[in-house]
Amino acid sequence: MTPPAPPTGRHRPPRLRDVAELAGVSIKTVSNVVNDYPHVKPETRERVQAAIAQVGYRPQVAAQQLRTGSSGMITLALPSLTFTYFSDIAQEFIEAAQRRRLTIIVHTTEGGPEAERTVLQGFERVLGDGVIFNPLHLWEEELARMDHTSQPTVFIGEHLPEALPRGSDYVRIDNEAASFDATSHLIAQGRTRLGFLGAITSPHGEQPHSSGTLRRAGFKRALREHGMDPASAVLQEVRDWHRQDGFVGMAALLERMPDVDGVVCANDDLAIGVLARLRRLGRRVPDDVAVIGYDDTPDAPFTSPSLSTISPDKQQLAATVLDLIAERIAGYDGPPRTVDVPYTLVTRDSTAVGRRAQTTSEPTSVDPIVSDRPDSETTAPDPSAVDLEELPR
Amino acid sequence: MTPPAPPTGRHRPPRLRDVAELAGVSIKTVSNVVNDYPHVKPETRERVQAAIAQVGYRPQVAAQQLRTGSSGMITLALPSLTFTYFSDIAQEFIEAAQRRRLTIIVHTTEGGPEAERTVLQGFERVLGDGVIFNPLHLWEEELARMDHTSQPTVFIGEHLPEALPRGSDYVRIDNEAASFDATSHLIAQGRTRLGFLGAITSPHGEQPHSSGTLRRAGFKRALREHGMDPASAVLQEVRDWHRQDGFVGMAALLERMPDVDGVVCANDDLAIGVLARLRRLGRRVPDDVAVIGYDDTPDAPFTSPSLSTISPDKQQLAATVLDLIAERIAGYDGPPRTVDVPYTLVTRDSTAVGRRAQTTSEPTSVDPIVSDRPDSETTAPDPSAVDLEELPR
DNA sequence: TCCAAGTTCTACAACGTTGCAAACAAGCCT
DNA sequence: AGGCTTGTTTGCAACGTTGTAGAACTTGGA
Repeated sequence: MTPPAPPTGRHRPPRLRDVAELAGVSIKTVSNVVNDYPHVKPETRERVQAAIAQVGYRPQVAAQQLRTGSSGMITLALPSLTFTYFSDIAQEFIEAAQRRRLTIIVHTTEGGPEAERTVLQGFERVLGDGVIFNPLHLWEEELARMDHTSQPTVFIGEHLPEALPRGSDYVRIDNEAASFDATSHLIAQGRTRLGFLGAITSPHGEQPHSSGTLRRAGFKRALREHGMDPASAVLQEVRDWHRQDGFVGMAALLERMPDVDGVVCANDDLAIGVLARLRRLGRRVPDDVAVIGYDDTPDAPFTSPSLSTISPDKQQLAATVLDLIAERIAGYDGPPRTVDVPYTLVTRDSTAVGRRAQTTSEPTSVDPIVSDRPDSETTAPDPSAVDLEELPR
Repeated sequence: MTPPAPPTGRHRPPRLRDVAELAGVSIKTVSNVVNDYPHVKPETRERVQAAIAQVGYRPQVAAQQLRTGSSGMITLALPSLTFTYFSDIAQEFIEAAQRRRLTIIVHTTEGGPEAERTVLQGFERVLGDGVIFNPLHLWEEELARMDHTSQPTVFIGEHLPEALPRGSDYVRIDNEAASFDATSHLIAQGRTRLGFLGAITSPHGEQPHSSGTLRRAGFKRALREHGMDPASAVLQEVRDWHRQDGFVGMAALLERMPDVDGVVCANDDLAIGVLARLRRLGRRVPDDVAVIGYDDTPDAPFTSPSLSTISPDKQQLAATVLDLIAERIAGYDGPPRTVDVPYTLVTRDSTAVGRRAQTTSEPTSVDPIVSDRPDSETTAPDPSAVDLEELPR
């Protein structure tokens, strides 16, 4: 009887058995030491620990997962890390997970709806303990049709159905309210000829884009509630969410509304493209046109001029999501829960009022208007408005 | 005798056994179908496939890994996704891995050397089949001291020792040569008062920063080889690699060399900070000062003016790295290999010559100088210099 | 001295999968 | 018909880990 050949050329990592033999105890005792089981004689524990160190033992997740049913791995499925917003989100999740001794598997769904369906179906293999999923193209009805998820799932993003599938939760930023705030800010600064620039139809063409729709709705509501005619504003649709789309879309918007004096962009990348277009045309920001973005990417303080934007609390988003999914993994099987995380409105130069355009503009400290909720405006420090002479971080 | 309780409240995913019972065959036959073993009667195969679809069977990676010793998971350890360069890299790896049906676990080492040591020691648990590791703070000697890695490893980045640990390979961009090219480009454009801006000492303070040192060396060599005195140039050290550091560092550089007319930045983020500083001071780019970066982040075409930079071929980097690590995982145990991947010099407005400063500048098509190697300058299309009216991607 | 009540340690089985070897079936040749 | 080859299917064992149950040891009180 030949033992099965080792799968690869390199030698296998040490096992509990190797430690046990070296320490002269049973495998289970080593396991007990590794798992901090209390009833181990201090002397034995020490001897085992020495053996562990000597052979360099590390537990094998695969075997633990097989035995216990959980691996400490969670899949994070995002559209693409090439959007600064998502790479920021990913970083927050990875850090938050590391703090909880969890491991994040990053999966991207650039392929569109098909790739997103794969996520929902649990991929082709059973891998981690759960999924954190930010769908972009899946439409409400498709999600609503599912009666349960294939594994513990927390959705992030927007425009999900009222009734989530069993086994899932939902953490979101109130996009409509945030966009309402952004628009109201422009109006408060005296802007009257407003445009909205965003992607409504998904680039994959199947359905309206969730966040885009909500942000546009907030824009329109702000106009209405401030006594302006929503029909007087220009809603400029763009194809996707990248800088290029903002650059191109702004040209189109200007054609329809040459005297626009305020633009609400559906994200910062679009706003950056908008700024580039305005610069090319010699329009001054904020003097001639005010521009506001959404996401507060690391670029925002460094655009020219620095960009006012909506800043979602990504850290709290990550923390909340991990809490929820941890509960699901631990066995909670109650009804879907929906949690809102806060955002703030960060005002920088691109929406300032009564300023001459400067040949230059730069990251500066401003007193940001911060609002957790549409109706509760307060002031708080803006983490991004550091004094740059102070060598931050 | 009670069977061990299921680990969580939710019911377990279907197993081979469930499929086998439904199809009326043995577990092994189902396994054979799943793994495309050829000697299965078409009729049986069909029946089994129907059963698989019916119960929604998906193989459990944990059990496969335990049995076969490999999981198809690879850890990617990067400093932080908040640097655009690294999030781009991560995206490339994730996509390339998905194409090969591999799974990427992203780990970040923001903590500095300590976190990087953890990576080398293989983390606390045996998880995937290998590691792709971009160290930032670990110094040469520490790596040189290791005689073998704890698992198949491919290093990316720079300044690794000549003699890598057994079991590892190394894929790099020739930073010194690239920086030489960037500097030569400025010189060719007629710039004579040059400055270099980069982080040399690691922010964690222990050792010289690898890439920074190499890029500075290329800068100095370019001066020498073009008959300029390296001592006449200003080497401005900055603390870290972020936009802020460029913003602050440029002020310091100007104090030491007020009439600087060309700045080589160690990465694009620094260059963006430099541009912001110059804008603030009313210096025109490129008329008064030319600025060149390194990385070709997605920001580069959208800065003001658009930024010339070194563009590493990230896609090929990812492909090469995955090839190497796949060989290691498959059992290759030969000596460490080092592979260079190409880069190109992308020229945009920030280093143009004989142009009046425009009130605006924007992403434009230029004829890029592209060089794979210092001595082989050729012309090729610049993927980032798309015609933005064409609604790219 | 013996037993009860800890405390510490161990044997066994099972998690889901696949490599191996062998069993079985079918077709073909002598 | 018997044996040989080829094609198809199966049983068994093992990967490394942990929960359960119980064995072995220690302590202390009667």
